[in-house]
Amino acid sequence: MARTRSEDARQRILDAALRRARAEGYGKLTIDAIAAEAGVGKQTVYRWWRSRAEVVLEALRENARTIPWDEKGNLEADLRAFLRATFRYASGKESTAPVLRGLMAEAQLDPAFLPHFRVFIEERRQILRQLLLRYASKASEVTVDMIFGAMWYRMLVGHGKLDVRFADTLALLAARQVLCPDRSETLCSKR
Amino acid sequence: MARTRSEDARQRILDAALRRARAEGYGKLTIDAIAAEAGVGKQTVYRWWRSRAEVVLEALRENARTIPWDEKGNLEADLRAFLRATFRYASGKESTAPVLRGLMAEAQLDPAFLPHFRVFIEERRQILRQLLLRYASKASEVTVDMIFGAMWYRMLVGHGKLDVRFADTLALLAARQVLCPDRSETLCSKR
Amino acid sequence: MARTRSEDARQRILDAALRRARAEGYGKLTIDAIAAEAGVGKQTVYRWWRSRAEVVLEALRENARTIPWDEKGNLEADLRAFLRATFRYASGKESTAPVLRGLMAEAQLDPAFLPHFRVFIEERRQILRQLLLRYASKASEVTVDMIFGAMWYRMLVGHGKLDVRFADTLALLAARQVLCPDRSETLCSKR
Amino acid sequence: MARTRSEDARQRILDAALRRARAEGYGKLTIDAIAAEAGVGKQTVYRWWRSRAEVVLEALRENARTIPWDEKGNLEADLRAFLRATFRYASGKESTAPVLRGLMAEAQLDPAFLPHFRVFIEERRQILRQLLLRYASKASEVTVDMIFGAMWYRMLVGHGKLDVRFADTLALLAARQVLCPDRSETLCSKR
DNA sequence: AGCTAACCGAGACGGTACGTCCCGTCTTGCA
DNA sequence: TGCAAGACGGGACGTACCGTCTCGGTTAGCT
Repeated sequence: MARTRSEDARQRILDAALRRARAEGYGKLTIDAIAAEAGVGKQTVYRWWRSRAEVVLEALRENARTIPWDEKGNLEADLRAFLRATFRYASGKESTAPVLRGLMAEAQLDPAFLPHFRVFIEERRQILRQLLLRYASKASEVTVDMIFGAMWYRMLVGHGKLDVRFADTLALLAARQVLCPDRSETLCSKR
Repeated sequence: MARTRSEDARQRILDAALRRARAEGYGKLTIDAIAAEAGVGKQTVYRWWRSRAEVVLEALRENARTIPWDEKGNLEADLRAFLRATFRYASGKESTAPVLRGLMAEAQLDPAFLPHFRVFIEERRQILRQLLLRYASKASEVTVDMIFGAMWYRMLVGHGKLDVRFADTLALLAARQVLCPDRSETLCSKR
Repeated sequence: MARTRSEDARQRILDAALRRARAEGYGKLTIDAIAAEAGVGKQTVYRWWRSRAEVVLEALRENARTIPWDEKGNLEADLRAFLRATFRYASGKESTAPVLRGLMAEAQLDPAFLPHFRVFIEERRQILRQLLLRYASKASEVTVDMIFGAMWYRMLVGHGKLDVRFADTLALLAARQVLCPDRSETLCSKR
Repeated sequence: MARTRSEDARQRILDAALRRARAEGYGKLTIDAIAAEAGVGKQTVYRWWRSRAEVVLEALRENARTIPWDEKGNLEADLRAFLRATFRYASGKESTAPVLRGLMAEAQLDPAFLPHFRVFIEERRQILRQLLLRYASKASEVTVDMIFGAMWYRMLVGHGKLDVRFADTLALLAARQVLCPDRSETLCSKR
């Protein structure tokens, strides 16, 4: 019965949010600035999103092209391709990594945002989980944690780059972990 | 010639900061509140620290008892002990995890804080690195990333607990990864 | 062309406006609230009136029963009756005074409303003017100003009540002023 | 012990408030604009005043030069002089009248402001009351209401000017009313 | 033993962003 | 096809904290 939501305003808000988050850093992003840049009243932002984090998350989702990678026929190669593509997406010239870091930060500071962020994270986990399942009878959640954990850890702490070398090493170690005979470690003694 | 720094004020500030960070969440922590709770002027906080994050980091360092763990004689067991102890520290009744999450968040939003936090992180990495070096001729940085990465990832996203089961699985997989013969994965074909 | 509903909506709007103005005070009255309470779209309010003030003014006019008073045969008595009736209207249980105060306020803040309000005021002046003309060859506009001025002044500032005593004193003084020989004051010397 | 209130900021706020109230009309005055023009944070305004009305009232008090008038030796002449001076103050080139009208309006819309405004009004009443007491054994509060009431009524409704003619007529009628023998009106019959 | 400079608690300051309220206009879909 | 419903762009509100500054009072440690 009432006027319907303006898809135009929605797009302008999402665009403005992502543009400014990339330009000035997520930390400097403000709702005021998003609304101003989108040419929108602040209320129109608050009507549909609860916080800058939710706006940016939705913008990112909208924006995120599915990352494609070639299937190579063995676990390590596939992982390598997947991680290379993923890292390229994060570190590319559109620099998504800083935005992701901002969202992860917000998820820590704003309890209301964490569940939304968790859903986003789970979507990515699912992709990796299915990749692993092609080669292992059952994928360990912990393996997923280790792969994505390593990626996020580097991205957040910044002690190492998300480059091809890291992708390849990660792929190698993860594959070795998955495919290794279960008790091989018992053969090893302390040096 | 001049009056010297008040050690008493310093302690009260650190205590107040950690107490309130634990009580109300790091996100709700403000310098005003720290100063008020410590019975201290705001200037006294700003005279010695640059931000709430630095106060809390120092408080955490002061507070952190070194985590001891028994040495078991093989990599997996040692890792298991180390991780169990670490998780117990984070998730224990003093709930340090939320504070750590807050600091990680701040490191993303405040570029000036990131280097300080990175030092803190590096200290922990060094401990784990040396543990690994007891069993492997050279420890892969990526293995460290995967272990701590998995831990932080779970802590930050909250999709799984930092419990004994997780510690044990992580230890198992990490050990397997380290000790597995290098090319074992080539034996595996796609399912 | 379905104007059938219009008159109904008009009445509901006027009723809602006056009801809420009396209930919560004119200052808290909003167009949104009027429309909601009337079960009407905001546009329907704006179609017929320019502001909340015009709605309330019209509601008041609609509502205002002509104040009757007995004619007594001399100026003071007539004034007394007129003022008693007027004050009773303003201060009565329906408490019109607060609404009148609100309209006077709006007339100060909204230049577009002032002319409308002035017409309303002039209507009341005309009644008093004609009362005076029954006893004086020509009624002084200033006398009207003094009588209604005193009333409004008390109503607005609230330093005294609009009670019977005030009505009577006002009637006495006004009558004295009107009927007094013109130069009587020259006989008086400073005390 | 703490930093003391800045007299400089206080003056800048009062000046800015009065300047803008006069320039753009009291109705268009905003706290934001006052703070901006004064070069002050909004909080500094709110720390010392509750609303724009209180700021403007204080500014007016600070600014109001005592209105002097010559004493003439009889009531009518004195009143004439007093009212002429008062009207000149209100209607003069600094146009205080619009500001006074704004304050009167605010007193109607903001219950918290009314008491403050009443004090201001009472101060003016006291001056007039004492003028009357020079010529009458006891000054009627109602006479004061009628004189100031007439002035405010004209100022607010704007149906007539606050000019010399009005001042003189008001003085004449008020004097007549005060000095007239009490029962003179009984001599008059209805026309 | 007294000076004096730096520190102390307190909190006012100029400022930014918040999230809310309401304005007056515009748009939709139902009756 | 007129109207209720309510989304829209906009502007001001009053609040919360930021990081800096000023205040009077308190100590140390050098003369």
